[in-house]
Amino acid sequence: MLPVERLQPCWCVGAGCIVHIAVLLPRRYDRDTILSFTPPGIFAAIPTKMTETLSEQEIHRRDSLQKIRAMGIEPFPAAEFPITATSKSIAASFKDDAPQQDVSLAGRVMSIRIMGKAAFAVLRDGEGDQQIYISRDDIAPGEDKAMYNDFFKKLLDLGDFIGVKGFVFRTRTGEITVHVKELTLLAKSLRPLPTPKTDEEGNVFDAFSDPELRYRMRYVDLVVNPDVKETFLKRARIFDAMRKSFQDAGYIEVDTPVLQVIPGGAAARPFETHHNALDMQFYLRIANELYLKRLIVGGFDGVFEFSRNFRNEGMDRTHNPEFTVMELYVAYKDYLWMMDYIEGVFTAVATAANGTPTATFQGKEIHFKAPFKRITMCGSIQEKTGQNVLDMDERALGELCKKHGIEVTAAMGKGKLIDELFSELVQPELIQPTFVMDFPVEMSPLCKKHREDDRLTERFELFVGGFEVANAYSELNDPIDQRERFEAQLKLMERGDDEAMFIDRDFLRALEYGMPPTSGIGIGMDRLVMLLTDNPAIQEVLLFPQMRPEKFD
RNA sequence: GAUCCUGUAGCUCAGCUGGUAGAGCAAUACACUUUUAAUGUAUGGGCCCUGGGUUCGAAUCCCAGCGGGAUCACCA
Repeated sequence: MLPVERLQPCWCVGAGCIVHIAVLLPRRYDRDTILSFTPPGIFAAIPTKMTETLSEQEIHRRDSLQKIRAMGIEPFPAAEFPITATSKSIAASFKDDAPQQDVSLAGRVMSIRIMGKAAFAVLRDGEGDQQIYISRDDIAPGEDKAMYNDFFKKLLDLGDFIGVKGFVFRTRTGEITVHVKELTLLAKSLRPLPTPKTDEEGNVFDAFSDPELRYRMRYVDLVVNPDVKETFLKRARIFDAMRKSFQDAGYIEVDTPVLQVIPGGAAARPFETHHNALDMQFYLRIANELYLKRLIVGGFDGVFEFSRNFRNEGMDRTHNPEFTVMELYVAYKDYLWMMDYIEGVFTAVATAANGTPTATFQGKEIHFKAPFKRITMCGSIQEKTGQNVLDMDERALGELCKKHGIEVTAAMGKGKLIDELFSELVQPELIQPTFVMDFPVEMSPLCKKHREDDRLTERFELFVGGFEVANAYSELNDPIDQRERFEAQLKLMERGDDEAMFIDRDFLRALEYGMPPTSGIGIGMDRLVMLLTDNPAIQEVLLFPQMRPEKFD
């Protein structure tokens, strides 16, 4: 940036609007030169007054852009660039004793090392990096050496997209390299990329590491940090593997409403929105459970949905306002069947992500190989406290909580108190995949009562790495029982629990038509991706995590 | 919502008890036809987050605000 005294206002008329551009000008550029860098069409799309300050490097790149045009080279050509090879395919197919292999590939220039009349550069394509070798007399074969001396050496910048044609060889230092015979500019980059470097020992220098900048400008993060790209490739593989498991089992993928009149299926605070034509309030879904069960009523035997859910709650490294849960419902099954089934799915998904069912998370090895350990909720608390919480009343439970340093409020019912004990005493130790079974009835209003003890429900949660990854039920299909459970939730709401569930009358009506016994499960996909990619923050596994709006003033 | 930490060049960071800015990489110029954190020489680049205060003097100390990070609470 340049000192304020050199700030010069310029006016530029775009299509139907006037735009004020304040450009920081170094002395060697006059006003007309600056305007020549910035085609009016760019600003025509911007309806309001804006102020733009350009750094020295950005001004230089705009200058280079003009010079490239002056040479008769189009910096943003329209034509397809035919590609016959990628960084990956070249590495896989190169043989030292084979004849020269002609290739055509394209990518972004990540580094350039010029040594007089020859140069090396690194091209980054969708699959990785490829070193290329450029010699003056190859790309500028005649008398006119401008293509090398001016275009390549001076006007090409790090970050530009180019396409090259040439042949593959191995350099003296042993690196497989493309000897370039023809070089085409495919797109100019007007901003300098961060330039992290890695030495021989793998130490990274000048890493682009500020989380705020990385999340806000994920496009830059993905370009310069290959690990980040790998995380999202794994995320895609995880989703693909899970979807394939369900498809192979014959289950049907469905879409259900995001805009709901009654936000049901979970205990959470919803986002509110407004429908203008109907002039009424809608909520963004907090879960899709009640809709998928309606589909089981309707005769599907197995349905699933990767559901983007929205919850108007805190944001931190394990919570984003929108997140993805996969929910699966299968008719004629129970939660015991679901445990057997889903642990196999987890093994397959973990293997698809990492090539092995063992993942490393924050220094701990986690084994996703089925079968997983199974414990009961009350049994695990009894192991820690010596007390059977099931036989205790609310008052005694409150005392037990206080004894273990848990704050107790009037809004907490029996189920909540037991949940607090579990979260505090047992959950942190559940590193290896563990099914926790048989939750108290008070905390599971959509779940069938246990076949042997009606104080419990047929519910399990899967814990991995110390946090909950999945939650499953033998689904409650008795409409009378369901109505009573909803009414109990209403009482909790009156006590001040602002996350208690609303009564969904249409859902009750659906159950009254009859729902077969069904087992359902919800899997927190973002958390699963965190575990399988060794990322401790949800922001690292969401391409565009929610952030406060950026100020461009 | 509470507490602590933090904001300096395109990137990563120094900058001491106050004396108006430094390094490496990136950029610019020159040299160099198999380098790889290429190398050598030279050069340019800073509203030190914003606003107020203390002071002869503030990147530095104080207050407020705005970003950001971590921990906690709620939650998945």
